[in-house]
Amino acid sequence: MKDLSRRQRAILDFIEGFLRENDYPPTIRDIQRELGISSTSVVDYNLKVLEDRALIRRNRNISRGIELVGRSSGRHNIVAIPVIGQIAAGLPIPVPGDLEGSDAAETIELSSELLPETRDLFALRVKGHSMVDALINDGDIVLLRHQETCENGETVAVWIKDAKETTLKRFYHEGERVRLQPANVTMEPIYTSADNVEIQGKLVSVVRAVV
Amino acid sequence: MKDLSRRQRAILDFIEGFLRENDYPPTIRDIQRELGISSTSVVDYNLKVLEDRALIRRNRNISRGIELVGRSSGRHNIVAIPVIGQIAAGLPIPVPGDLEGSDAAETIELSSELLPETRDLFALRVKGHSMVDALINDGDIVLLRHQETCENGETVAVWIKDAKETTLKRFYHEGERVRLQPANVTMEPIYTSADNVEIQGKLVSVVRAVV
DNA sequence: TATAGGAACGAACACTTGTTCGTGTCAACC
DNA sequence: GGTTGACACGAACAAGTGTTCGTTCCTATA
Repeated sequence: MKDLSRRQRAILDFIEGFLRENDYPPTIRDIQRELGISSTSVVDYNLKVLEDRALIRRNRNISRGIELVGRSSGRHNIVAIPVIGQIAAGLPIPVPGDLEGSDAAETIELSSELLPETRDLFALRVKGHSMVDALINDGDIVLLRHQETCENGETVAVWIKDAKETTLKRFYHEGERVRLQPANVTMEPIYTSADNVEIQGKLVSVVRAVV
Repeated sequence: MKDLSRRQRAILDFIEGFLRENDYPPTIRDIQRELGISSTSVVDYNLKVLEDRALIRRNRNISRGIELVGRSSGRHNIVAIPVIGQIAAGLPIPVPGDLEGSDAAETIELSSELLPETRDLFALRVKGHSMVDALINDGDIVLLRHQETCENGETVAVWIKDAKETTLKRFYHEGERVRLQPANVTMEPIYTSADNVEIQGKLVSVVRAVV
């Protein structure tokens, strides 16, 4: 493929910069003015070249119809996950449905490739050291997938009704009762009846900022 | 503040969706057509209300001059960090300058709020369990900030020349030699001469997908 | 009942912006 | 020298698009 002329490269750069500044694309005359070109048809000519090279896309018959290819409409594959509270801090977690549209005070955003699943996710800030043997420490953010059942041995956030608190533990069904096993050898497991617990979600990911 | 009318909310939603699809904002007539409004002036009227409420910004006298406030020009505060290799696998890490513009095979993207620092970052995939005591496990991704010196006690990725491998350890200057201290007290530190090591970067964050 | 103001209407108007067309320059090539 | 193709020019045109204005409908309130 032949190289772009200096003018074509300048146009491409300008469009890119303009889009960064303005949230809407430039007009042909914007480009003309910026680059000191004497005619709009020259801009049109060069835009046609750029379009042939598949570097931009043009929507005919509409104003400001220039799009840069590659940066497909802004966000990559970013998922925004609401941080809806702390865990091991005592408050029940609102069910995700409640907060779909809500402007959670805080959200974290990361590539969907890092996640096995992108739906029904929410995040909690970890308080305390009860999961330190599961490589989860105080201050970490855990990402959870909302679900109400789980397999034995999965790490889940559990709402314990009589204690009125949420905690992150490995979960084991043991007949009538359940065992909630901390991932910290210095801590004892919690035994309680199956109907005293409510599974809130399953651990999906951990994010830690090292201070 | 009074609530938005149904129509105003619909307009806002439409603009948002349009922007997601198209990379350029809708015209007044796009909105009119979509919502089945009989006059452009009605749209204008409601856009004025939205502008007063500071929910959108309008650039007068230019086509498609509607901007949504809040989502300042596309990407939020996402930083893209190249994943440039594995750690504890033996290969030296190319200096970040080398790959600024390169299309690294893989990048991870996350909110800058999760990071104390957003410049000079790179990421490595952790191989093996040697850092399990620093709450870092096989398969985790560690985010590092490129730097060639460090304070005593900081966790850094170190290239050990004679062993030809990179490892993640706490770093202590001790006169002529350096001490590389694993996080686990039961593991012995590595002592070596200061000129046998090259600091690659300092640990900034850890991201783990739980399988 | 009378009045005021929010919301909507329809149409005309004027500015913005993409498109087209005839022309000109210049270097490469037969 | 003549031809061709890439690139540029300028001007006029047509379509896209924001703005304005007089009017109507409706509800709340005095």
